[in-house]
Amino acid sequence: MSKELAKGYEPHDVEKRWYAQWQEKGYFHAAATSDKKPYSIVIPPPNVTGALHMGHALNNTLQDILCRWKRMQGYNVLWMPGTDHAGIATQNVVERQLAAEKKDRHDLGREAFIERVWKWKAESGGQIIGQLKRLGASCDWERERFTMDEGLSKAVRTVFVKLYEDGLIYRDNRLINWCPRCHTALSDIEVEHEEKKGHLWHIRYPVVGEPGRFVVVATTRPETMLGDSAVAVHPEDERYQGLIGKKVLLPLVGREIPVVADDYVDREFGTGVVKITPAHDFNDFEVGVRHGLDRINIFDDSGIVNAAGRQYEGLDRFEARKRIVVELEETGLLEKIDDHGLSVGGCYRCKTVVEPYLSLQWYVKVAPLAERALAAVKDGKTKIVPKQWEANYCDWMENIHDWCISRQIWWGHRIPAWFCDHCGAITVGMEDPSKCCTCGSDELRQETDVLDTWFSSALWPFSTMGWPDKTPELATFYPTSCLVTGFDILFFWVARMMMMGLHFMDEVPFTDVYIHALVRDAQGQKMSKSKGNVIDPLTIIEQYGTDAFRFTLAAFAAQGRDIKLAEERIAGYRNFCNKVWNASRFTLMNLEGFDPAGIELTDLNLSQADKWILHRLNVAIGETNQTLAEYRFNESAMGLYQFTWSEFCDWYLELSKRDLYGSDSERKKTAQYVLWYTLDHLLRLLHPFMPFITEEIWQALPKKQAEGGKLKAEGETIMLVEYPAFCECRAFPEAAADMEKVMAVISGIRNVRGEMEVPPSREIAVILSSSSEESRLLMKHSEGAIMALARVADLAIGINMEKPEDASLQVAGDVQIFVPLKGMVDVVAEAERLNKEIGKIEKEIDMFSKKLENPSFVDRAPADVVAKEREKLAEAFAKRALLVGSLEKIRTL
RNA sequence: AGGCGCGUAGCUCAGGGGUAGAGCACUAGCUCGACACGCUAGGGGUCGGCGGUUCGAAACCGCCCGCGCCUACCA
Repeated sequence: MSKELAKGYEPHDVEKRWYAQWQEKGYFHAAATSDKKPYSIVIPPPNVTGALHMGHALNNTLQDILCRWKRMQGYNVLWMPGTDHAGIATQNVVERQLAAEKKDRHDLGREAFIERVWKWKAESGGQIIGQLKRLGASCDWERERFTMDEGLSKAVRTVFVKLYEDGLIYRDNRLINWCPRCHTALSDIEVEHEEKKGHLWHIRYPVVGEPGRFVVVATTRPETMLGDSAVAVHPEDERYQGLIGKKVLLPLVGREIPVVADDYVDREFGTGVVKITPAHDFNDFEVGVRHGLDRINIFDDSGIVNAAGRQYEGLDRFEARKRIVVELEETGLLEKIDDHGLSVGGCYRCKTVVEPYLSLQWYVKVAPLAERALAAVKDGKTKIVPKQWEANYCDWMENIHDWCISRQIWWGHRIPAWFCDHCGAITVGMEDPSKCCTCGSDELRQETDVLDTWFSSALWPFSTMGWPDKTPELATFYPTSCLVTGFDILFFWVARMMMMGLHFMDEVPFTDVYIHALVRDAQGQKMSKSKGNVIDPLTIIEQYGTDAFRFTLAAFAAQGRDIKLAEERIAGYRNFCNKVWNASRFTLMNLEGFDPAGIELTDLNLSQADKWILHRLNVAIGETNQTLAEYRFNESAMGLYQFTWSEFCDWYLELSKRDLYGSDSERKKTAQYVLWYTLDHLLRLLHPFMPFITEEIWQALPKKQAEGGKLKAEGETIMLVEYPAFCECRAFPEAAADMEKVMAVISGIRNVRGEMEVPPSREIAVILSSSSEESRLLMKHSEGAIMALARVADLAIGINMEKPEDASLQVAGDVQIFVPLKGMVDVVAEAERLNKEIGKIEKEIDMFSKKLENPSFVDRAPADVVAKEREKLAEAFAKRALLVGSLEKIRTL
């Protein structure tokens, strides 16, 4: 019936075998309609270019824990998987390939290039999907989606058209963040700011018509002076009153520009005079609007100075800076250079310094969308866990800017807008138009820009389920139950999904959002390839096994705290897997000929140890469910770890051995049942965390035959058996408390053994002297267990017994433990041991008495607390008296 | 500049008003019919600092120091 397990757990073969089987049998597949309650999660779609990193591993482990847990609880679980087309990132990959062939995308042309990207995707894209499978992810792979597939593209187009028709999409010519390497606009949040050391150059601008007079401006970007169209001072700045309205001569360029007054200028900063470059600085742009200044664009789309930069044309931004500084110095117009720290924005894809750049882009007017998205969180329709992120979310929603959605790349959803060459009107529609909607001309050109990748991901919770069609999946699974993600994409993704979900589905996309930590390196830095501080999850999986890795991540996933991953911890949980394995091996070895069929817990005459482990199991079950429901994964993991190792293995397995090896067949059968029952439940509890090892063991375990009518699959895999729930039928609080008293006595004897250095092989005699009949009976009842676990050959139990002179003393509750060490008692060692114990107990006495001597404590603390402290103090006094008495006797020996 | 978070054992981290916890590392002893990836016992912490609230603070509040992150802006 049961088979024997190998001596140690070998993960690799087990993982491969079970994953294939799970998938083949369709256990991951969600029914579009079902009588079961629905539970759904959409995966944060990894980039199609991506490789599994620690962040993915954590993110998907947590999702898988939730999905497996809910599935076992009987929910119809949909974990929707897929990948993101990752516009810029993917285009970069293919462009790099082309570069190696000494070509660029323009050599191929748009169509051929896109074809090439699809080819790349087919051949080497989506590798991360296979890696997620190695992690054990129980996604519904039959439903895997891609943001560029046909259905999702239709959803994108529908959304764009509707937003356009609703007046929520518009074009405007203003400054945007431009990446001169990717050649595209970026939204505000796609720019990563970094503090850098820079300089503040002070430059003299001669005042026109007043030879020898200068104003000094301070700038961090001297090259932008090529595009200056004014200098500004504060309107109330007395130093410069006479200058307002005059002109200064732009050095090197020789253009005359006005001095304007604007209260944007900070009088305290620098010289109080600012150069204004409306085409290359966000603040200057605003000043320019107020004063009707020219916007002089001095760079091309690669950040190279254009014809407007005259003699500097053709120079790169940074090259131009150097030249200009040198030439200013040579002409004596550079007054001084100060060190100055500033934050520099970089492209989040390629880290190139972004350039504020004047261009015509498409925007989403987000204010009306944000309003609902904000209210949904404030009203609790969507709950963000941990709560502290709600403030972050709300803050961002309240200060939201319009979203620049156009990107000047080729890989992505091309904006479905057509310009009429005849009348200039824009035609937007679900079908590609053949003529202009305004003048009917057929001279149409489609917009070449594509949409921001996040535009399509914003639709993910409903586009993956078939929207805009009305599908059974949407009816069953939208809104989704939970979104699990890192805070780094709270704004990029979560906020946008909220806005789109509410606008198009009229319901929030998810009821819970669980925000987990970022996995960082030892310095608390984000792991990144460029920093070279990456630990590869697949290497870890190879080395320690998937289950150990997953358990580690769960154990580390404390709320609101970043994870600094330490490899020793993974080794620790690898050992834990092995422990589970060996406990199971032991169990199976002792279930020879055992059949749980027909046996119920209630029919059995349970021992104290049986009741204790069932009680503790019940507590573990309750806590696991509770902590999972609150997304306290680390507490679930730690609780199960403690139960498994410190209770089931350390105590129950040892206690059960007497029954298993003894001659009482009823006792043996009961122990076998409880052992089987506890392990079976433990494996179920652990399965969401450690899917592979639990399945492997569970398969080897005997099963109760399914009663007629039950689904066959329920007996086929641990994945589909019921997740344990707290049950009064397993609650034995009194028996458990008794057992713990016995355990304290066993620990007391072991303490003497350990401290007196009595080798485990040496059998000893022990006398237990109780102070009450009740505890004497308890000890008597448990003498077998005490003898076995403390390795006692000869055990005497009585009330208020005399301590033999040459015996060591230990105290456990109201039981005195005498360990006669005939002839070999080392007086010095025993005295030392007793002194140590007395020291410990005196610390306690000290603490308790101080408390109780404090009248305000006695008066003001709750009565039960005071009573409890009194009891503890009395107990400690008693214990000390015994120890001191023993010490005195020893000294007289 | 504002916001958030974090300073707990040698290391990596939990915990969170009523005697300080785990893993690893450390010490001593162990082939006890699952496991040396193990067993038993043990050592190790004025919980970053200073004030406050409280009968009681590692926990709550304020300030300070150190570290990290986010947002904004800084010519």
